Amino acid sequence: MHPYRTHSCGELRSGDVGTNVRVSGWVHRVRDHGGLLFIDLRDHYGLTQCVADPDSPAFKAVEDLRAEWVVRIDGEVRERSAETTNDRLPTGGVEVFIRDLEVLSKAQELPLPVFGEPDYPEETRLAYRFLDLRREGLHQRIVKRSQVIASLRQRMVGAGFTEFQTPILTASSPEGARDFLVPSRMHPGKFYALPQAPQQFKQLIMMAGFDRYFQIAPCFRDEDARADRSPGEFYQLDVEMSFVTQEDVFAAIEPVLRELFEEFAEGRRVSAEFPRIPYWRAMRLYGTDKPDLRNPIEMSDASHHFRGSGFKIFAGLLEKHASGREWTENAEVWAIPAKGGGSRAFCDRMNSWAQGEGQPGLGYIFFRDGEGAGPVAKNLGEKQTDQLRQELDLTDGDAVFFVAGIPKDFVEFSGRARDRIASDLELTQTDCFEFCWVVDFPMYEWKEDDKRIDFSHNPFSMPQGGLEALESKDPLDVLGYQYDIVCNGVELSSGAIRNHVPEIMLKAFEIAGYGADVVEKEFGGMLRALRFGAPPHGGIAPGLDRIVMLLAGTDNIREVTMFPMNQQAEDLLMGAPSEASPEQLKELHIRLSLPKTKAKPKSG
RNA sequence: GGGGGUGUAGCUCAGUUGGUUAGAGCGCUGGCCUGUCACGCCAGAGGCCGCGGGUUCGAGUCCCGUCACUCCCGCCA
Repeated sequence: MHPYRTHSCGELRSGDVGTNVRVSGWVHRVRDHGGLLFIDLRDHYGLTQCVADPDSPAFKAVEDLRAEWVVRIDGEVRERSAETTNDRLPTGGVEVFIRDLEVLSKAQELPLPVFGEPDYPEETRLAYRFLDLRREGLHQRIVKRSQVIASLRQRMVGAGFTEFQTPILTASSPEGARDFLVPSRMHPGKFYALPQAPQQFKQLIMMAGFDRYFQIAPCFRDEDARADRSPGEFYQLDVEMSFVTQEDVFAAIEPVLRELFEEFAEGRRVSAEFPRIPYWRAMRLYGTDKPDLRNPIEMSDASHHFRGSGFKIFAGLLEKHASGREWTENAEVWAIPAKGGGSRAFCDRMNSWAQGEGQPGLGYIFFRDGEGAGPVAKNLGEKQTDQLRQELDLTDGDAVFFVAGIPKDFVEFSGRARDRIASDLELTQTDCFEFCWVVDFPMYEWKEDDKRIDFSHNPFSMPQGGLEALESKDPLDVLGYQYDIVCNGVELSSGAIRNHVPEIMLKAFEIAGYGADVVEKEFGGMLRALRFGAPPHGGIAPGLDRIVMLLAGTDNIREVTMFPMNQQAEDLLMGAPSEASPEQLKELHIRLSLPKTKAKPKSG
C-alpha cells in the first residue's frame, strides 16, 4: 500500500463503501462528542469526514488531533445514514471509520485560521501566506489563475502563435517606468536592468523573421503599488505579429479574449463584439480613456444651449474662453443625462458630492410635471430647457447635470460624476463583461511640468500619416496606431502598430526632444535591426493579473497573486528586500551611501 | 514625496461628557458529551489600549509628535 494515500480527500463516493482506504491531509476541523469524534480531513482535492468511536484502536490518538496537523488515516469507508448525509460536500454520502492514524506533522497554534476563513489583517495573511493559501477562497483563485494561463496558452498556440522566452537580465531603458537594476560583478560600475516589458525583444523577434510571437511574460517596474497594481512585478500576455495592420491584431486577439472570458464567465455575459471608440470620442462621451460601458450614460456638448443664455455663469464662461484652441483653451458645457434622477433630493446629493470633490458644484435640471425645475432651468428659460430635454431624450422623473469650463480641466471630474450618477441610480449593469477597443491615441502630449512635448503612449508606435504627418502637422494633432483594450472600466492592455522605419523613428523621437545621438545610444540595437530589413509589425500586451482579477470578481491584485509583496514592496514571508553582506557588496564593487534619517526603531 | 482611513485580547469589534478592577463574540487551554458537519454545555488563561510626549486630581477617551498597515494622488510609455 502507498505510504500516504490510496484516495484523495475529494474522491470517495458510495461506490467505495466497504473498502479499506488510506487518506492523508490536513485536519480541517475536529468535532469531539466525547464518545464520538469527527475529523474533517482536507487536501487540495476536497474534504472527507473521518469518524472514530471507542471501538477504534486509534481513538486515543484521534482525541489529540488539532487543527492543521497533517495526518495519515487508514480506515473503512462507510455509508452515511440518510439523516447524517451532508449534501454540501461531494464526499458527503460517506465517511471513513478510523482504524489507524499517523501524525505526519504537527502544527503550532495558528496565527491565521484556515477553517471558516474569517477576515484577517493583510499583514498577517502575507506573513503566513502558506496558511492563507490553504483557505478555500484564495486557493481556488490561484487555481483559476493557472487555468486562465493554461487556456490562454492553448488558445494562442491554436491561433498559430509561438511562445518564446526573452531575457530577464537586460539593458536599462531610458523612458517609461523606473528600472530595477542588478549590479554586474564582471563589469564594475555597470548594471543590468530587469525588463519593464519585453517590448524591444518582441520587436527584434519579428525582425529576426519569426512571426506571431507570444509569451506569458514577467514585467518589472520599480513604481509604487495600487490595489490593482503589484509593486515590482506583474505578468502580461505579450503578443507581436508581422505584416499586420491594426485590424489584423484586433482580429487575432479579440476572439482569444472573448472566448477566454466566456470560458470563465460563470454565467456572466461577455460582449459579442468589442466596439472601437476613438480616444477623443471616449473622452467626450465618458470622460476617460478607459470607459466602463456597463454604465449607459453618454455625455454630450450642451454649450449651444447656454451660449448667450440667461444662465449667466455658463454664458459668461463660454464667452470669455472662445477664441483659443479647442479642448485646452475654449470653454464648453457638458451635459450628463441621469435617467431616473429627477428629484431635488438626488440632485442636491450629487451637488454636495461634487463640492466634496473640490468642485464648485454640479449644475442640474430635473424634470417634473412636464417642465424643468431647479435654478439652472429658471435662468435658462422654459423654451431652451425643453429643447435641451428633447435633445437628450429625457422626460419627467429624469435629470441632467452640467459641468462647465475648459474640457481638459474638468474631463476627469466629469468621468467620475458619470460613474457616480450611474452607480447611485443603479443604472450600471452587473454580471457582465463589456469590452471595447479604444483607438487613435494621440502620439504626443504636452507636459506642463517640464514645458515640453512627450510621448503620450508608446514611443515605438507608428504615427498615423507616417513621416509626412510628423513633418507637417502640429505634433499634438498627430495620432498613433495605438490602441487599448478596456473591460468594465479596467485598462486590460495597450498595444500598437510599431514604427519600423528608422527615419520616422528618429523624427518621432526628435519631436519628443531626444536627439539622434541619444536614440542611437539608447536604442542602438533596435535601430540597427531596423536598418537590416524590418517587417511592418505590431502587437499588444494584455495584463494577466487584471484579467484574472476581473474573472475572479476581486478588486485587489493580491487576491489573485500567490506570493504578493505588500504596498511597501516587501515580501513579509521571505523577508525581501534584505541587506547584502559586505562580501557580496565587495564583489560587486558597491559601497552603500545610506540616507541619514532612516534609523528605524521597530515599534508598534 | 503628499493626502485620507485604521490601530483596544491571537482575530473581529464595543468602550457614554475624561472618572471604580477595560468588555463581548470567535479562537486557544481544561472538563463533560455517541451522529456532528459554524456540534453543544461548563470553566479558565489571555491587555504596554501601536509607541513617545503633553494637558489634567485623573487619559483607551483630549492635544502634539511618531511608527505600522491600508486606500488614493504623484508615478506606472
